Amino acid sequence: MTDSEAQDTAASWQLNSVTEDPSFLLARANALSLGAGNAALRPLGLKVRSYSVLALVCDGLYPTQRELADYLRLDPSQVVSLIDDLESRDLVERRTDERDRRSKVIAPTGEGQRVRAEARERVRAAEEAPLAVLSPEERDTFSALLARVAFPPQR
Amino acid sequence: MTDSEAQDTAASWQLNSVTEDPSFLLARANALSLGAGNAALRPLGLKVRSYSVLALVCDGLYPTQRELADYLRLDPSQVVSLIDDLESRDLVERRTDERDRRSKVIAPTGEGQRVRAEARERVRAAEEAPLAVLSPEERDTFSALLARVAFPPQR
DNA sequence: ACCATTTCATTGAGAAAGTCAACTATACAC
DNA sequence: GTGTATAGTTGACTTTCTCAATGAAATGGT
Repeated sequence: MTDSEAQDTAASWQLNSVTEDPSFLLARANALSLGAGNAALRPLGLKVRSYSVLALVCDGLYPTQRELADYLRLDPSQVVSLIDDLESRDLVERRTDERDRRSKVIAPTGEGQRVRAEARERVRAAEEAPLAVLSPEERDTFSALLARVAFPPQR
Repeated sequence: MTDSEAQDTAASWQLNSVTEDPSFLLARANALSLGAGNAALRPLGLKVRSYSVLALVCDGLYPTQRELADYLRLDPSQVVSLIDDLESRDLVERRTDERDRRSKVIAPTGEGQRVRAEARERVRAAEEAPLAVLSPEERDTFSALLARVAFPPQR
């Protein structure tokens, strides 16, 4: 079977029960987007995960590691690894929070800001592909709805 | 910090650059949906992955492992494990494809169909939660757009 | 009919990611 | 002050991902 035939098979399968399942669609769309994003960031030595951390840190929020873990739904130990990696490359730095000396506030370095700016452009370009199938208006609608699903009002 | 304060922090952060990033939103929405789905399926000894396989197999498509791998974007070796697991529980069975004896067609057992029906209901119920924030019309719109993103026309 | 190439399922190795239980230092409530 | 709770860290362990290699079977060219 050639690649295009495999594609045809997948396409013809769109008439099945799984394809109507939003959670399955979400997983697949995420896989596409994650793949494109990681590929785009590879030259910078980043992945979507580490980029998300870097971007949050560069937003002037000075988050603690705990806040990063909550926001990104990561185990605190994963945040340790991510920050270790970014800090070892001098993209961010840990600063003990003087108001609560248990926690560490993460601050971007100048280099971190620079890398983040480049990463942002690469990610933006990479996102075009998966979302290119939607018109600009559809894309806005989709993003708005998605944001509400991703951040339910409360729970 | 209490849980609700952490929630507040996350909520207040919605004014940052990452939150506008569709790929990040997709990742987060997927994490929510995956968590809910896996929790709902745990009593049946399934996960969202294995359920996706079982559901496809029960759709009367008689897919080969290769087709499952393509469709679910999995490495063929992962499909081996998934089918091993389902087959060991007599939910599906491998049948050598007589038209191409290299490949194996996966067929559901009666028990597989039964478990799948129950799993479908559980997944449906679990999906309500993440999507409950949308009105029925919004939900339809969202699903339709998501389906196009997840299955781009061709590439 | 033969040979080279390709594909499918499988195995196994190694990397990456997720989960969980301790532990230290610090903060907070009483 | 003392007990309890939290932030970060470490380490163990499991799961998942990614890749290379292999045997069996199909395909195409000559």
